Amino acid sequence: MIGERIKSLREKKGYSITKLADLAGVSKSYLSYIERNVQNNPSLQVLAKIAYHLDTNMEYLLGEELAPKVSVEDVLDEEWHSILRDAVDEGMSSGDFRALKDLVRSHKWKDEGLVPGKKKTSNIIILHIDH
Amino acid sequence: MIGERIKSLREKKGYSITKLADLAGVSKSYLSYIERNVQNNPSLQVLAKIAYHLDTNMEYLLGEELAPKVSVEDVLDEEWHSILRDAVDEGMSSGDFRALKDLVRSHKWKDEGLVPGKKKTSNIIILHIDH
DNA sequence: TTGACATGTTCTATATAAAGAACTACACTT
DNA sequence: AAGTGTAGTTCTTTATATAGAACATGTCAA
Repeated sequence: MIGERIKSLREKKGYSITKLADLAGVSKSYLSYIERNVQNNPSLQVLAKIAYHLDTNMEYLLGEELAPKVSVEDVLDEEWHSILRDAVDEGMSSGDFRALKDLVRSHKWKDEGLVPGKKKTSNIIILHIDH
Repeated sequence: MIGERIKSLREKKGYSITKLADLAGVSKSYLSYIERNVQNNPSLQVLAKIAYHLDTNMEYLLGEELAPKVSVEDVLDEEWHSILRDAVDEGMSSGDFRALKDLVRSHKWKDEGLVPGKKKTSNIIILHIDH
């Protein structure tokens, strides 16, 4: 059910109900109701705001209940989303990232056979950056 | 917008507003409002019922407004998304990216005062990468 | 202990989603 | 034309989603 998913993600991020409610701009009482499925018919806008601040999307929150899902978001796991958002916040431009990405590719990152969903730690060693 | 998608699918199926409203169990007045975006914040249950009787799913109806208002897309523009998707396809791990990102930050990227939405090209020069 | 601060809950009030008319306009009949 | 039917819209009301308290409970420091 949707309530459990929200609660689980919220706790995983270390947010209290109050914190998430403030971030998402919904009342904490309502969020409490939703998590316990006391009220299980939120509007799109409410659900979207909650999903955003949990670094996820509505499809995930809805689960299989209502929406068969085949979206690009499925490819980009949640960690990517949150990392990328941080990077943007920190002022990284798309050009910067593209340059780094191309570089990575040129060094045959793919050789290691990364499978979707599998995570690995970095093996980058950068000797110098100048700008 | 969601209204246009519903209307388009409805007409493609040859349904009148009244017909679809009856099938889906919502009032035709409300359906009319939704199609014209007079009211654009329906509940999950209403949207699910409409989607079902249009042989589609909520995802499609939501389209790129998967997260209306404060969506990921507002912060991470389209270019970011496509770049990131490419990177993942190419086998770049989140750990790799995180390392690059931290590096960028340590080099005071932010100093240049990037404002949200503004784009700039890369000024990275990487002398060497080893792995 | 005390009290100040978090946590999540349950009240009650209000805003708004949604229903159920009545209404307009158009197309066919006869 | 006058009637009949069906389309979609705009009224007005009702239901309920959501907000904003007040409330309870726990924790931790002074």
